[in-house]
Amino acid sequence: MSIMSTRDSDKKPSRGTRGPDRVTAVNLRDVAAHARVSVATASRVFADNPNVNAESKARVLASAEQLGYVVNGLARAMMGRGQQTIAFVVRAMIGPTFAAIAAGVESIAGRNGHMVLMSATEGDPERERDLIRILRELRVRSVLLVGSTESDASFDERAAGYARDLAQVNASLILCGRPPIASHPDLVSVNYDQSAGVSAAVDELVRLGHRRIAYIGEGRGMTTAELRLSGYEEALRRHNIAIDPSLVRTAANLEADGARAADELLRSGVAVTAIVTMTDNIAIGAYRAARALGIRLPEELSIVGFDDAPIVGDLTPALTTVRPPFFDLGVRAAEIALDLAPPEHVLLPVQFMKRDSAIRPKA
Amino acid sequence: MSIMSTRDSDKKPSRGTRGPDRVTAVNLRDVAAHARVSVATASRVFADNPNVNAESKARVLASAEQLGYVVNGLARAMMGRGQQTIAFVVRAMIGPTFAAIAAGVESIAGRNGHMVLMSATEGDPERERDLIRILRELRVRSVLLVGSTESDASFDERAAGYARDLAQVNASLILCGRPPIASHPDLVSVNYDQSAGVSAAVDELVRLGHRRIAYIGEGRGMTTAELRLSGYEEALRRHNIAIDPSLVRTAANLEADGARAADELLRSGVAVTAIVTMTDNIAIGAYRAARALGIRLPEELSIVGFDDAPIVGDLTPALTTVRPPFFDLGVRAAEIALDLAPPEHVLLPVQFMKRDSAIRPKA
DNA sequence: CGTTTACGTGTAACTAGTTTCACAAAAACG
DNA sequence: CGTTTTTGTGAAACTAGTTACACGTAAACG
Repeated sequence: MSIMSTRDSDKKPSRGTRGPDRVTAVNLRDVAAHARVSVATASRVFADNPNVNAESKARVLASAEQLGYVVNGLARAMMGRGQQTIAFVVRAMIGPTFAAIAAGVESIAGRNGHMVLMSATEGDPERERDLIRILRELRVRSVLLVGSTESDASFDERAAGYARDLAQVNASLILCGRPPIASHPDLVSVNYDQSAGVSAAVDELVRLGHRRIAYIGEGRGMTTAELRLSGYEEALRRHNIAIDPSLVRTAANLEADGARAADELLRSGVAVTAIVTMTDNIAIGAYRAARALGIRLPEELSIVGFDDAPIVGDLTPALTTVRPPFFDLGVRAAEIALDLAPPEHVLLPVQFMKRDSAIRPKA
Repeated sequence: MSIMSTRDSDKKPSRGTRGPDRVTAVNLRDVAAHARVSVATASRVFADNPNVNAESKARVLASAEQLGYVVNGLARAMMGRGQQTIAFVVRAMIGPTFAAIAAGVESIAGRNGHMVLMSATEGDPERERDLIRILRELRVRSVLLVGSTESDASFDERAAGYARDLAQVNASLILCGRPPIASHPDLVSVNYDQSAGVSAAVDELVRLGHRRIAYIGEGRGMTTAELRLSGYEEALRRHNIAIDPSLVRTAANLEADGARAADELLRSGVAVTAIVTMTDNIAIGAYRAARALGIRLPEELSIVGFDDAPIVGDLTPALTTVRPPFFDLGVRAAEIALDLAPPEHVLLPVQFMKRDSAIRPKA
């Protein structure tokens, strides 16, 4: 122990010479040395390579246990082994919608041993770009761009650019909750049938006998707003009902703004027996505005929402609305991201939730 | 070009000899070679090291651009540079609560250039353990264990074990949305004052003149259930009102089960003028049950919820409830995770939301 | 009993960047 | 004009694991 210490080795605990503060600790080399095998053998043990003698394996495992060794997943990932990552990029992490889509993605990722990275852009293209850069550097498997986006060429080009950049590192971009981009049809979209949802609402109202059907929603500019509005227009057209611009009102997706728009509509004097709204939020605003004006719901005014947010079935009257398959949306997107499903556009059906807020109009 | 090709180098495009399919591509060496500098210099360029000649830097940048080089964040992370990761581990990704906490965490992480990894345990300890292992391997900065957990010694020990295991790789464990663990007080908890929230509800009801106040919530077993129930008991005790076991009912955090429990309570014949519920979900169930029995709300029965879920202010009557600071919860936890705040227990105040569902009792 | 096959293992070269150290050239100082 | 300091750079050694290849032993086969 003492005499042979000429110089050469003496096997200090390997480590990085300087940096005495570096606590990080035990690596594969240490374990291998402790178990008196080569790094290769030790590596094989942790990679579940069967070509390892049971005894060696036991020794390595014991050494690992003793030294508190933890495989470095980063090094593994660098080699292309180990978990992969799906990035979930959303405008804002808000509400049950986001949660449900995220849950769908996570369930598939988790089941397949992959991880989900989540981030919010706050609608800032700068941040969006930054995120894509970081995710590229992190070599994620796929980026899910989730939710409604600006429906303009500027976004389309940006997205196409992201897809190109991601392809460079073998990652894919998947649009989730917005339709395919016309100018880049190869960019996969997983969406639910937003316009059909609103159309179904209008159909039902027409069936009940309504003709003066208003629409309150966000204006042009975002994909969801446009799709839902287009569902309204399409259905009216199909029923040969002229679109009366005074019945189409703009409101942000907020209860308060929905109330404001509904109030203006109802006080404007135009005849209206039913309102279709872009979202449940707006519908609830409409409830409030109508009540404030002494309009009885649903007898004097039918209202249909969209999203089937929790609890809207417990409002008085219970809100008739459209339920999008949010969880499934996440599931399908994740499946494509992980190559468990072919990279084709997906358009999921929505479910019309007939409740009490839409009834036959008076007279 | 030809004669000097004795053997040695000839500098083939670097790459990994075999694996002709490997698309992955350009690495730092390639860029350095293309820019006719050493890897060291090229590295310095991307690490924003100032000790690089402007001209070399420009050349490297140009080469990178031309070759489509993307820094490998995994290699960087392995060296301890680059983004760090906060893991957000939750039982289930459900509802606005989860979303709000997640948004809080993400906002802090994003602002500081870090990433958020999200996963769900589905309440399965096996999956939980697996997740912690993976997160350890991935060398995350911190694991946020979010939401209510089993309030038993078995969980406590498990959590303490996770904390130990994570400490081995310099990561921390932070409990978020549940109280500190008595047997391991060093394990940081970021929570909101759940019992005080329910106490405030009871206080208000007592102030209004109620004495027969029921409680419907989950039974023992989970921290949130216990804290909220204890708030009820504590407040009654403080007001010298005996706790009547027939007024304390068990229901899962589901509207349907809340309705079931409320129905049983209201039909049992015990005198009751107000119900405090563990969650808004249960409160809404109680609304339904009461209505079904022809009980007028709030005249004949006051109800108070907890969570201030979206829209509950739009029910009829508008639900009086307690608003927890979910977003802030995430913010504070993330701040501790990133060492922006000291690792101390945090207990955030809740806000009592006085609306219309709790009024003076008749007679 | 000799040959073939299977098994187990170590060496060394890979995955991709970062950083220390030494050293040169250029700029600043005396 | 000589010395000191600054600036820039490259070689090589690090971060941590994986794996192709070569080689030796041992069991199975003929």
